[in-house]
Amino acid sequence: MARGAVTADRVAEAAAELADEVGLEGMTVSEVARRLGVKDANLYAHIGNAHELRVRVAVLALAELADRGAVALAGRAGKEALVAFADVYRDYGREHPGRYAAMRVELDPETARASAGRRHSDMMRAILRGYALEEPDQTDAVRLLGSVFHGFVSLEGSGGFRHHPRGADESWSRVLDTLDVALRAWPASAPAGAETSR
Amino acid sequence: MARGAVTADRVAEAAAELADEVGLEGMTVSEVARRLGVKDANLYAHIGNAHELRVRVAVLALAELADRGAVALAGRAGKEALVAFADVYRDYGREHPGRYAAMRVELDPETARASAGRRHSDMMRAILRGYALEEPDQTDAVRLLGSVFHGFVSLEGSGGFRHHPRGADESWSRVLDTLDVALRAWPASAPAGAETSR
DNA sequence: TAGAAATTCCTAGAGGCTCTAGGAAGAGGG
DNA sequence: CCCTCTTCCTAGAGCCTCTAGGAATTTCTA
Repeated sequence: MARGAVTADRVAEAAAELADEVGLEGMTVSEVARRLGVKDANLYAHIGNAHELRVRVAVLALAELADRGAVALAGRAGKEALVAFADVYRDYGREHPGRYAAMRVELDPETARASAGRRHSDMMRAILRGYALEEPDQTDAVRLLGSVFHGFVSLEGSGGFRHHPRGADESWSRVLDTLDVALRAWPASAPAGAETSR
Repeated sequence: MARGAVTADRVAEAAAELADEVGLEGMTVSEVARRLGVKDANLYAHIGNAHELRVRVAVLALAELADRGAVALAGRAGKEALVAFADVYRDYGREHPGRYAAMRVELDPETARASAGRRHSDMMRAILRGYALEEPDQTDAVRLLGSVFHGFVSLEGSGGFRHHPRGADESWSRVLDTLDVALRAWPASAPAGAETSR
């Protein structure tokens, strides 16, 4: 039981591992306590409550993923950077489904600011330096990247691509190709005089 | 208490409403029973278990969304169809966050086949008739559409766009513009002799 | 070095959720 | 009128969350 074995960080780490094994739904404070060889009541001294534990896993995952992204981006530019970064996202989602799911819990502004969320968008902006985009198009493009990455990983993870023989790897590759040409051919701000949609 | 007031469909409907109000996490069998004025034990005679209730909500949502999509697509083609359909997705996600989240639960193949999931991909393929795409590009494009729609709605829903002043509506509009040009300029199958990524 | 303070861990227990088992009470058919 | 089916109930076990209060151990401090 080793007194002092339980810290907030260690709890979050154990929770993240558990979440990856059994899914974010199955990640309970009780089970984390069990794995740490400690009574569940004790964990509430380190983490506020069950939701806060999920938030901690989210923060942890955000940071891990940002670290991997930074490595992938180092020394790369243009499409190469885009693909490397995208692959990091997808690989992380498949390797760590629980952590990945946790990243989608809503963070309060305070926590969000302290998290690695900003690093994520900064890295996407860095990728976009390979494509000539001014604000606000750059922000829109960041959101497009985020949507495609997250959407694909999420759909793939929930089995959405299993109903068709086409391999997910191939689709992913083509999606990134398309994203590359789309960013290069980013449409002009006010197309043809009128609102485009809505 | 009106004997016979509880059927599997009515339970799913009440569950969907509850999920929209309190989130999919907060949607419990107990609370649904409470709202139907019935003891929770009773509901287990209609639905197998809590997970099955979520599945029922997912199936319900898939069907509702497919219906709306069909309406949006009627009489439209090309980019107009793309935008109308995409808006249906986003609006549904904002109107019915609980139902929308439920759609991402993993369905067993049996349930998936019986669900409206197929209608969704068929409709996306219909949209793609406005763009010249053969298989397997068409499948890849369907997955791109799904990823962008779901990714954007999901990120917006979890507050991912609130850290920047740029309005989500504007970004959405530009994202769809970009998607339109991307589909039009869909890159050739084997670009420049070698593998593109991975 | 002994006492005080802080920290870590515990037991106990309330209250909620899931789900099973078994029983009562209407509703329709013979 | 009785039989059966269905709907609904109570009881209760097991797990989870979270609070309260107490014991043990480490660390500060005089």
